[in-house]
Amino acid sequence: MSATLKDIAAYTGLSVTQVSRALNDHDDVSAETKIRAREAARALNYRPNLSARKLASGRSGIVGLVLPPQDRTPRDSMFVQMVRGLSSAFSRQGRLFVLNAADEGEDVVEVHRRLIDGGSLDGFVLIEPEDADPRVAYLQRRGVPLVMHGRGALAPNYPFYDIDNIAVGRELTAMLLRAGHRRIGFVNGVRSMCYVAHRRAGWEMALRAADVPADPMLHEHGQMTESVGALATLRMMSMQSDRPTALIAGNMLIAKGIYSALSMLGLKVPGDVSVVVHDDMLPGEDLMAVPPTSGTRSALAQSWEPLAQGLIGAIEGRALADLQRVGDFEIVDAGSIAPPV
Amino acid sequence: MSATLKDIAAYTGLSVTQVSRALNDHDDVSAETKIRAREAARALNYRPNLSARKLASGRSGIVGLVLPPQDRTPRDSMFVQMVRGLSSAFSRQGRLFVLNAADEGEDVVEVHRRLIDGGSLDGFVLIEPEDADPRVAYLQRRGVPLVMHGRGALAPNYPFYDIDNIAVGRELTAMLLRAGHRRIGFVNGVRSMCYVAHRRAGWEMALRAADVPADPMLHEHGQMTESVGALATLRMMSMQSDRPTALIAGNMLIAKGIYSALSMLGLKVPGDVSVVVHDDMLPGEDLMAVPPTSGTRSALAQSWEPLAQGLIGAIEGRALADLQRVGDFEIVDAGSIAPPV
DNA sequence: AGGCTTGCCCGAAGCGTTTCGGCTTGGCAA
DNA sequence: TTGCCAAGCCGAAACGCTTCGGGCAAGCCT
Repeated sequence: MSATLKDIAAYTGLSVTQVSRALNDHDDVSAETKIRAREAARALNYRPNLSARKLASGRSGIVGLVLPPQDRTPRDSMFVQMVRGLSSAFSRQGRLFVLNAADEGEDVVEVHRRLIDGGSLDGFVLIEPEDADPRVAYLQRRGVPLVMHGRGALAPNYPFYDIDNIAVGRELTAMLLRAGHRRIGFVNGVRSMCYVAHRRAGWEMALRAADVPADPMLHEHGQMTESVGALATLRMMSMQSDRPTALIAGNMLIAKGIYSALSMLGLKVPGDVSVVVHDDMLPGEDLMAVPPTSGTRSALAQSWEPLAQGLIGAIEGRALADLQRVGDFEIVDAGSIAPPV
Repeated sequence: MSATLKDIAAYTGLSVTQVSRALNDHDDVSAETKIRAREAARALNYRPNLSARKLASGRSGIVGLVLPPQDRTPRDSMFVQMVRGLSSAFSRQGRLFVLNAADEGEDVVEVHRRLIDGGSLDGFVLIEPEDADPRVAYLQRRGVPLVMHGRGALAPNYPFYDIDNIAVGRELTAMLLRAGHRRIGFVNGVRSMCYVAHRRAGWEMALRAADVPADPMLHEHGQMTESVGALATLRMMSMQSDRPTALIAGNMLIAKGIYSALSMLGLKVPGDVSVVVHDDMLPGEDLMAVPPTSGTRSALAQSWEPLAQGLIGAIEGRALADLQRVGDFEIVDAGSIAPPV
């Protein structure tokens, strides 16, 4: 068994109270005492007992994530990244990361309720924001801290970490407009996702700014898979005279589909068609046989740390403004853009 | 906040002690009292406070899994299945499932230590058994319950859930022997995995029983990926006169590689080469374009429940013999076997 | 009748931590 | 000298639960 506060108190001659305060860096403890307590803690290999702490303070140091039921395999790899990233970010902060998969047909809010009532979770990481998210409503009502990966509205009233997806859409489109393209197709994600809508809005904004009409036929919603990318490409390229001269891919899988459809049609990139992509830089995708492609890039892997920080901040009661962070993305030129033919 | 034992005691007129015993189904509580307590618990929406329970009893109801660092993407999908399966199996038993990813370069045993010292975990699910597993040694030394997915030896001294991989190897080989094959190639997994060794042993046993020499050139170790399957097939089929007339695939991905290599070589299944496979039936693989293939099959998805049961049994102190379970596999004939040419 | 068992029940202690309120001490101003 | 303040410390209660040891009654045996 590992040492307790009592052991340290005995060892240092201090009281349990003072040791607790010393180790938690309270301010009515002398500097010398703090050092003494910390050294004793290390010497005796002390680890705070999370359960006891929770019981006394109402905080357990445990945070959770509820996996939505039944997800599609193309995203499995992303989930593993996420779970790894979050779990190690939280463990660096001395917190436990609990994962709970909602069963098929089980209400997600219900799962949160169960976990809260169990009385051991300090807060939640939410993923896949919805418009008026019932999970957010529930957690806020119960006063349970949360942080969202992404956001369900431009300026929501909860902590989140996201990138500026409107800017992403605008930039991807602008890159092509600058090369002279006017018919710009966009193979986007599923419509209900907020970031998808934002990127679409960005596409429309950029087009409008260039006085180009945003043709709905040049926009496609669907799962972000290779086959959706390929099918959308085939559809758009089969349009007669007004077929696109450039394509935007929502992510690398879509890009892959676009490339294979184009090669099937005998069209060259960027000779016949220009292509840009937003790259989440998921590991594993780099081995995918996709030619270097210009566009925006923002490593999903870099979002777990700020996400964890955000939740911890929320638990510690920091102000909302500090907890809403928008990450950066890069713009890369990899030679997949040429002027339209 | 949710109700406490005290609330229920007040509500029913019983003592806190008796309510606790009633809800935990102890045996010196009258049937009527148990019912009364349970009804009150439901009426007041009582959820036991895990931290308090842990503090008092030493059990928290939280179990953990440490994800080995840096895993390869082909297995991501399996991990997601596993995490989902375990988490929902445990939550059905009223337990929390904690996931902790070991950081790159971090010692796995160290991670377990940290979690135990934190004082909140009741036990661990271990995956990827090694020969003399340091995790097992450590946990056993500290008296922390564990259950292994698979096993590191034929008859280890710890709880596990596994299938009989020797029998799998033997059966796959025997199916081909019965059809008259003598040159039987085996594209297996990575050498260090115990189940891989077991299947290889099964292959050798079946061959020996049929008086066929086990040619090491007909056995290949490697990651269970499509490309390894394809490359191994190309190597084996390039052997001169003594090239294999039948191939065993360690899993579906390998099988896929085998099929694509064979089709590249212009060889038909089962006309030119017979193929069998052990199918873990991972969801997602079913959409993989692999022709129906005979062999053994055992759904990995069915192992999470017994695994969870095993750990819970271990925590509750049941006898080792009860906790070592070997699951079944099926034998399927899908017409991918023909007599050798 | 006395003593035993059996079935049910309860009080109180204790798990390791935080926190509230109060205590001591030394220094300094009045 | 007295009084006051800040700095540093501590005892004790509390968090919600389990469990140990014991108590009380009813029924049985000798």
